[in-house]
Amino acid sequence: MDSKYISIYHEILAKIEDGEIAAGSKLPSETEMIGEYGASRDTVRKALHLLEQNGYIQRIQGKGSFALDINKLSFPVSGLTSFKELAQKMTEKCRTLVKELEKIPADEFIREQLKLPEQAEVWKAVRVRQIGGKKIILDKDFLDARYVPKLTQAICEDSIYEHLETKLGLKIGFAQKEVTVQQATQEDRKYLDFENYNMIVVVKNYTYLEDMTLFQYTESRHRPDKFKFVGFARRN
Amino acid sequence: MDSKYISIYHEILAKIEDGEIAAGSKLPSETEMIGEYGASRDTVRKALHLLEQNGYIQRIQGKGSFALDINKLSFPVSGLTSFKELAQKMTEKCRTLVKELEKIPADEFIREQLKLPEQAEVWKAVRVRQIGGKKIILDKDFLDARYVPKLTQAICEDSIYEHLETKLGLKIGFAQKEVTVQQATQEDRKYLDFENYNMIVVVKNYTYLEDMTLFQYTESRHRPDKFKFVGFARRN
DNA sequence: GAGTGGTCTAGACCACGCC
DNA sequence: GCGTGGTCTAGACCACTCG
Repeated sequence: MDSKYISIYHEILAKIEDGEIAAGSKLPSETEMIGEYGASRDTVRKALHLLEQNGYIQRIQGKGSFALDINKLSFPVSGLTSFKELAQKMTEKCRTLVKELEKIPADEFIREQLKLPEQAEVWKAVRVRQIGGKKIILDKDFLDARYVPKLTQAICEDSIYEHLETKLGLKIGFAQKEVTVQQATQEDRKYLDFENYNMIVVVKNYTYLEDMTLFQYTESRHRPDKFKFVGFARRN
Repeated sequence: MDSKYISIYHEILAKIEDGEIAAGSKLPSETEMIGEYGASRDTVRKALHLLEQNGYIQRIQGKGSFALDINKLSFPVSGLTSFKELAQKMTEKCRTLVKELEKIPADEFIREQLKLPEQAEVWKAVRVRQIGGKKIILDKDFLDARYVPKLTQAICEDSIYEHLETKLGLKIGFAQKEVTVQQATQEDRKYLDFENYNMIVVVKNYTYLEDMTLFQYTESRHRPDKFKFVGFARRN
């Protein structure tokens, strides 16, 4: 039940991804699309604007809209994508190993991250992501138990996000992320195939609901040689 | 000579940054803003939509628009900001040291990065960014000489971007970025205050003009302990 | 039911690129 | 001059929240 401009967005995006509209080639003009999709100019423009924001097309006044080279995917810190959604696009085999899963009283560090009062409870999940047979990423999740009353091993092996959105009906709004490089800990070495590296890439993630409630803190710890972030940016 | 909705965007943004609209508090409704700014609803909505995209406000259907906590700045890989613009917002003292500056024939690596033909020429600039007295970042810039005929030491010490935009009238459209962690090289150790780290954070940047011409490749090499990237992401 | 944001439409005029 | 995208307007209806 997408809105009209979202449908048009997906239709055009599919044509770009399938190569029906080649990279660098010109898209139909707005006037043509009005007829093609039976929509008003504003509706067509909303779809095109979305494509531009997401780095799929470039619009040039007086000339037209042109398809850009699609970003070959990597780890998109820029977006808000779950590991499961990512894994589905990857060719290599991925597995998720649940190492810890329990509901615990939030310690001081977690209370600070999630801005929780004393005696608040959180679900803690520690998971190892295995890619191509190697244990590469250590995910530590902390979820406010007021919003997520129950987690199971099966949910953690599949996708926490999917469970939150489809089963619990939570609406995820946005996330703040922070990437740093730190000294690896004993825990990193214990859970990951770490080889001889002494540093680790830490992606901290604060997830908010649509109503601006902070409900999840995640630390995603990546082996440095396997970390790669690809982004797209527009001027101003 | 900004458009109306950009002006409204800046006006509201200023109120949020000044704290006139506190984090978490409600903004005036669209209907009120129509009167306040003397604009149509659509124009007001364009401004609000921009604020939402950039992580300054959250809009909730049926309730209103609310100011978010402003991201304390760090190194924004997500945006397209020059070091000079960044430095102006920082409290610590910054300096730029130009180590190399010359027009050279592009070698194979650079030709591949910038998709240049043989015998093409590029301007190469190697700069060290000093923050709080320490040499932290090594910037290696390569610019297509067809678009940038002349670079001087003074320009490199100030801001290459500013020169391109104001003096040469080049219109920067977008950039593709890639962040990885690699083994540090001899060059890194030579130019930076590297202490005992053996890895370095590499931010590769491909800058395109508005007409989709790729004209600049930059490698920004950061000491791992000083690297920090902060991002904002919306679901879908 | 009143107030809010979300979608869609139709029409006008402007700025830019190109021949 | 024509076709393109960029801005602005006015009005309609829908979906959601809250009292």
